[in-house]
Amino acid sequence: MLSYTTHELIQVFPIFDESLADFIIEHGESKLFSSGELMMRPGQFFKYAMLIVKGRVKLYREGVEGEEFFMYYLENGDACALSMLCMARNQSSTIMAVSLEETEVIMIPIQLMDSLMKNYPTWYHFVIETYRSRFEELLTVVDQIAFKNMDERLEWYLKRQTSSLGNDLMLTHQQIAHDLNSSREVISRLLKKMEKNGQISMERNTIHWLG
Amino acid sequence: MLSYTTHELIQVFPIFDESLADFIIEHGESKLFSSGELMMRPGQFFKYAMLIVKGRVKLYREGVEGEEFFMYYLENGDACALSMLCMARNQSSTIMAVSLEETEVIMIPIQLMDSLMKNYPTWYHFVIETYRSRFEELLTVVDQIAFKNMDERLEWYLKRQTSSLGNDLMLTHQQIAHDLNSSREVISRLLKKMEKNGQISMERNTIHWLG
DNA sequence: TTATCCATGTGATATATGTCACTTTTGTAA
DNA sequence: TTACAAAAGTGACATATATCACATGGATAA
Repeated sequence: MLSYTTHELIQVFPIFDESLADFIIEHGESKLFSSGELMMRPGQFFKYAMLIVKGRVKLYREGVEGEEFFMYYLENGDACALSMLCMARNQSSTIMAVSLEETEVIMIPIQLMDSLMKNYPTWYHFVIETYRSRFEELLTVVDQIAFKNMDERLEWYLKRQTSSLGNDLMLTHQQIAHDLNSSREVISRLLKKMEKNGQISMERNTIHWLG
Repeated sequence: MLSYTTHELIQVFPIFDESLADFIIEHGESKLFSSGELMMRPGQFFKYAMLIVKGRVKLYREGVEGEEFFMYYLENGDACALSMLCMARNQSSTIMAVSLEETEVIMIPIQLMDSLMKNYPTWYHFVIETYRSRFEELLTVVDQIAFKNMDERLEWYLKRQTSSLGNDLMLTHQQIAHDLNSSREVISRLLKKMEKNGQISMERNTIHWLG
């Protein structure tokens, strides 16, 4: 039993109708993750579908030797497609999710999915839309690494960050290098070029996007 | 109205129950694609979910400058996740699907999806499994291009091909280079190395995998 | 057989990116 | 203030891959 009102829930998830919102309020569980907490770990088995009510979650892929690769953020109104797909078990590398802020999550037990799907058409539309948007996002990620050089990828990366975090990005070059699976020196040099071109300005720990 | 029997359909799609198979036989449409035909093109809007009954379809991503990048094959018993997600619209680059053999497809009008989803639980399970497997496949593709060098990617590529096409691969070095968005010379050199290592043997137009 | 086409082989070189070693700058804590 | 740690700058070099130019070799058609 959640402490949201029907109306509050619908504001965050506009696609829900009232009966669905009520069902989720009655059967969902609430969980709070503090900033920096590991929300999904390698080899985890999902018992819940997770909906983000508030906050921000970073999803990234980890390589066998500990390399990182940023995939996308989840924000309020999003659901974790992976949790809904019940992706189980450990593979050679695996998805990690970390909260970047204090993050409020609704957890829906996986055994309720059948009944939700059957009885609430708006739930089904929500699920489809979740998959669709993540799949599309993953395709654009593939495009970038398959077809683009590091300078273009960096530019695209910064744009994505600004659309989610605003124009003043509190990021070190090292962090960016991790997210792109590159090295700090390379990123520093490319950023310097972008600064010369007037696309960004830089301070310690911060990059200002001059869109 | 399709010409399959309930039993035939269930053999190809074992997850279906009888009532679902009957529904699909009654409302589905059949289509035959000849080898090499373009099945999905840039900017296409889907009016049907597509199920592969027989044959083989190659899905690949196309870059803005005509680069190609192989993603995965669909075979009998598979469904096209993209068609089910009703992915619409043209973006900067887009998914292409080409039949590699004569391919038999069942097309289910998109407006039936709601009712299928509501009334046939095994359809819902089928859809989820389709998304899950394609999502997972796409993640392994991301891993490869994000973390691996060309020699490892080539090896992985050949293994995937053999698991789908058998140990004798009718491929030119040029085709492989396209699929990996690399160049023929690079692929030739790496293949030569693999031949020296005893992993493969080569003939004109053919590579034998010595697993 | 000869001519031609395509697949493949190969060396030289270009380029992007990664790596190493070191310096400089900046913010913060003692 | 000084001292220190983290962030950022920089040049030299290493490596993977791309590109170019051309050679070879096998299949096919005339």
